[in-house]
Amino acid sequence: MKPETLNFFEKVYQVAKQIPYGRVTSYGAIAKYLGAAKSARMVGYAMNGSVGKDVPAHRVVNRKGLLTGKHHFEGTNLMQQLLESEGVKVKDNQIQDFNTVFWEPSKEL
DNA sequence: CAGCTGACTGTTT
DNA sequence: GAAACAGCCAGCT
Repeated sequence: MKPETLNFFEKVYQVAKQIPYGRVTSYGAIAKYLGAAKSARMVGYAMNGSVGKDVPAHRVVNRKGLLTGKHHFEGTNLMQQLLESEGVKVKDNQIQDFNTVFWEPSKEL
């Protein structure tokens, strides 16, 4: 029995919504929290439906702190603008002080 | 019904 | 030390 698979997207949305202000997390962190550390790609894929779910996808980046998913946003630098607006320093699609702003659900929750 | 794609990560060369 | 390859799971065509 793997209920995670049923609400995989739902869980991703729930965790993403719980990301505190001025913090960011990685797909792997969320995937790991869901029990599917190998399914980090699924987390990003789930973000495809993040629009309309109140999910701050701009706070979710890859393990290197790169805004890999910015291509899925409306504009090209919209994601970076949003993060900077929250106090997260971003430089050329890469988050500065990533280790400081990194937010791990398994630890914070 | 079967195969491909994908907002990633970890290991190896 | 940096770059390249393979693995993984679930949704979509």
